[in-house]
Amino acid sequence: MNLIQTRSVSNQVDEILLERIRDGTYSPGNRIPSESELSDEFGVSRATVRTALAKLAANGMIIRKQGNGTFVNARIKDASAHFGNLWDLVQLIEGNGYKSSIRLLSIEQKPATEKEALVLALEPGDELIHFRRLFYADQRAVILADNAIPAILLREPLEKVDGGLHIRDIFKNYFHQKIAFAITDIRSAMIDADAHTYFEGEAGRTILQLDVTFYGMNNLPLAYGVNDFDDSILRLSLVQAWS
Amino acid sequence: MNLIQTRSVSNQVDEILLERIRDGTYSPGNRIPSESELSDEFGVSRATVRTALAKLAANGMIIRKQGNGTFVNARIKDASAHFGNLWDLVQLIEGNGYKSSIRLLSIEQKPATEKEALVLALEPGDELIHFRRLFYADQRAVILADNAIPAILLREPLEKVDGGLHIRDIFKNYFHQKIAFAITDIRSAMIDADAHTYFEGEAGRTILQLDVTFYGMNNLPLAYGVNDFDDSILRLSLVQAWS
DNA sequence: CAGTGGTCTAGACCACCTA
DNA sequence: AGGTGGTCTAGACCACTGC
Repeated sequence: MNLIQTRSVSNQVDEILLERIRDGTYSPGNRIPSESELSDEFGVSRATVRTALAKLAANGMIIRKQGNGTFVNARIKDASAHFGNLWDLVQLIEGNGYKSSIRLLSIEQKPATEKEALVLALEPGDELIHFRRLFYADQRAVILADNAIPAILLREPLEKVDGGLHIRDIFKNYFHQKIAFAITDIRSAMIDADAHTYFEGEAGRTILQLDVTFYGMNNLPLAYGVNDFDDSILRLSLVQAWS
Repeated sequence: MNLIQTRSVSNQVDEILLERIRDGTYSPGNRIPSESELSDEFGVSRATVRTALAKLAANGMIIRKQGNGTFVNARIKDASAHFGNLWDLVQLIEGNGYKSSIRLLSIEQKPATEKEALVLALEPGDELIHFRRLFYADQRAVILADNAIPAILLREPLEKVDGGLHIRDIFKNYFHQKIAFAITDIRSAMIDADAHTYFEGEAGRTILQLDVTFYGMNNLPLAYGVNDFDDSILRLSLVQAWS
């Protein structure tokens, strides 16, 4: 378990700029100081400032115009997520303007189904640990999440596991693994009986289903998650910066 | 109309590396040459090589391990899209292993509905040009796309417009506008009568609906598109690099 | 310990936009 | 013409990994 390491300078610059956009110091549609001015102000090189600005631009927070300047995106509030935080469900809920909370439904150990074994490169019957969680937007259930992790990867006693954590931290703390990338299938589906016991609303409606497979640094699958997403309440809207 | 400009050096490096990954020179799961070796080989600075590698890493093509090396992602073929090309429908179809083709259904001028006027910041009744197109995967219709653009933005005769182009090029060539960013809503829906006349399969099934709003450099909306997406045929699966 | 990727600097030149 | 962002260089030091 590592200590928190000091953030990089460009990350700190990024956070300061983000804060200024949020608090209105840099206001929507208006120009922010030039790269040279920012590098002077912070006492860092222009390259470092550019690293920070590139991250903000990738997330759609700012718009850069060669020969003219850098401007705050005035429409960013129309979106609930961007491509950097798509699978941070808490941020997704709060981006929709709700207060988020999580209820841990269960942590269970079960043998893998055939599909799970296929996805996770295991034999059917190998033991999996399932984290079933319910995400709320202002007291209203909106996402039903089921994440399955091979029991063989567990490095700490199952009792110690805090199911309320972000999946990244669950892996770091209890499995001593680092996630390298994730592949997600986005599908439409009819709401099933299981989700319907938790979600409000009529029975026959459609939902989004986000199937996520997490992979480690060695290209091997670490976890498989199925997320039922009530898109009648929660908008999944993404900002994409244009190349 | 600008001439094609010479690509940047880092872009050329990026393309060479991508080509080597595709043709197997750098094979899945294996290590590629270090940054210093690449900068020596191409005769460019290490920073330039890093720019190219950063793009490949963001798209999930490679995995970088500090203190160890850079490796080709062995699972990339499981995904049909990444966060850089999500709205390139042609690439999405081909990423699923199909041959893609586009049929232009109609180009029509119509007054804006109330919803369209709201999204595009117009008055209801203002004239819109609708491009209705059908995307095929191996002769099978999979995406029904309807893009609406305010007629007032058109700078060339409507007859000249080639509806088969990418939306980016339609804007550049006929509207003299540059897209700065896009906001997309992903929703589930029942297949409607209109889409069902084009898509094969049963009537009662669900589809994905991708509602895209394109914005210009001045933060004003340029176009609004509704894409009905047959996810029973076409998988929408994304690679996401982990931070 | 040697080699890798991660960060940062100081400076240069270019392409582009506005005036 | 002057200022902006876009690209590139040559060099430095650091953090991390595997041997």
